[in-house]
Amino acid sequence: MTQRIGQQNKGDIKVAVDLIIFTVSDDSLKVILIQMKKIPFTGKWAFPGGLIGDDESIDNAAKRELKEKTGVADVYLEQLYTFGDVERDPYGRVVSVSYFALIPSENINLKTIDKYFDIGWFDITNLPELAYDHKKIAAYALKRLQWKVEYANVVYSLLPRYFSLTEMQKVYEVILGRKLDRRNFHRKVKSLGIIKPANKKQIGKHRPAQLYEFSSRKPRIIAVL
Amino acid sequence: MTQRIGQQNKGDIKVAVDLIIFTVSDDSLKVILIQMKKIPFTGKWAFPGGLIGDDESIDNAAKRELKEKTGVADVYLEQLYTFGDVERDPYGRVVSVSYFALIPSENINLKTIDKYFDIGWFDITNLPELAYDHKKIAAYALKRLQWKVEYANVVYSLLPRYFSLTEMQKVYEVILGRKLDRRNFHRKVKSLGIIKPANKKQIGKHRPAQLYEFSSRKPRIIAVL
DNA sequence: GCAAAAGTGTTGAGATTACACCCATGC
DNA sequence: GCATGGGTGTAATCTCAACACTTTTGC
Repeated sequence: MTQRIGQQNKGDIKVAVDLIIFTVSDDSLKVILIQMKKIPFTGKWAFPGGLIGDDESIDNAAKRELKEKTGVADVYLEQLYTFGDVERDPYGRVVSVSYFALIPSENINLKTIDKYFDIGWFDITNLPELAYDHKKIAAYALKRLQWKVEYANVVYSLLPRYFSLTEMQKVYEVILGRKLDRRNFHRKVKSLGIIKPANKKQIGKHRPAQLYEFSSRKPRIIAVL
Repeated sequence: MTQRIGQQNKGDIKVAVDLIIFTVSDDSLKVILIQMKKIPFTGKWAFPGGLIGDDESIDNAAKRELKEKTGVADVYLEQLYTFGDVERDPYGRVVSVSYFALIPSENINLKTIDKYFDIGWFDITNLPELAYDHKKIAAYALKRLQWKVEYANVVYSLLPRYFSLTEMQKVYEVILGRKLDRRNFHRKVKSLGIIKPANKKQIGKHRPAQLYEFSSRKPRIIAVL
């Protein structure tokens, strides 16, 4: 985020990170937004972020920001794009390196900070008006995520440790915005060897589902769909 | 590139662009490197680049740098990745936004500048020792390019206006590092509709080849191979 | 007429899609 | 026993890979 910047001298270029933090819950794909106090964006929403420290790598700045806002670490985090237009921030020259993160929806406590009015989850298909060039960033992040889940196993970072195939399929459907055939989905993900059955069954009102876990919770390139 | 930076004060983060400029010629994939004068990298090679100006967008800085080194404009240029480790430049904190460009091999005059010993083309599979973290950047750029040519029509920017299918196939083979079947290649690219026959034939010692041109010389996502 | 590159079609295998019925549990 | 979601197989289509011979030109 860039709204922390004060007036700058000429020749002073700041570097910030912006975080697009995705989760899937309630059958929708959501991102975290904060509501800004700072003029001229008072009341507008934006992706969380902040300036990088002098002695901190950009990757670490992104991890720190993620930890601050959500408390989570060790989730999938990928650099998205660097936005560097001159006029993107009215307070001065700020180059923003954006990252997207995928976190499971369980146990997330959003921490409001004094600096903002509010923080919350928003459906990616129904965002409020965004500050800066963040609308462009949102579109870009969604496209990248859609591509990524088709070609890599990164959904491990959106699911709990143990999950049913139906839950996994829901995550794909919500991200891609289309329905998938259950039988084809089962066959496909089983044949890929990226998941393995756990010795657990789902409890619930109906036939209990077999639970699975990922063979490896590390990013891996693989054609999924 | 980052070697122009002088000693910095604390809190002073610089932003630079680095350019990986690809071309295909003599059946090999080549990139431009400059040979540095500045210690501690004296004699080492690096990708060309430079600091961004206060009133110039990062994209424009990349275009400017490309024009300066090669004289070309209006070629395919894509942001690659932003490298932001703290210790990547011994002269101070420099965040580098890398771009890759695809230029046709015809009519390129490399312009040596006083700042460097030399500038030249190098086979990507046989690079000299590189300064900074540029070895990592090179590997990353090659992977991205290989992926890109399979899923987009960007080779238009590596070929002359009119080209034979054999020339086009060579470009793919050199980038991907493997041979392709000529019949399958012909059928595939023709069916995609990204090229159209020109009213020209190649002149040469043997059977003249039909020449083609791209229907559109704009980037377009499409599964090519 | 021969050397060199251009052009073209078919077949088999594997992958993807479409589609419907039975099963296990809670109530 | 019924409502709800879980689990599975097959047939048709499409896509991709493998493969060899004929054509056109310059010399």
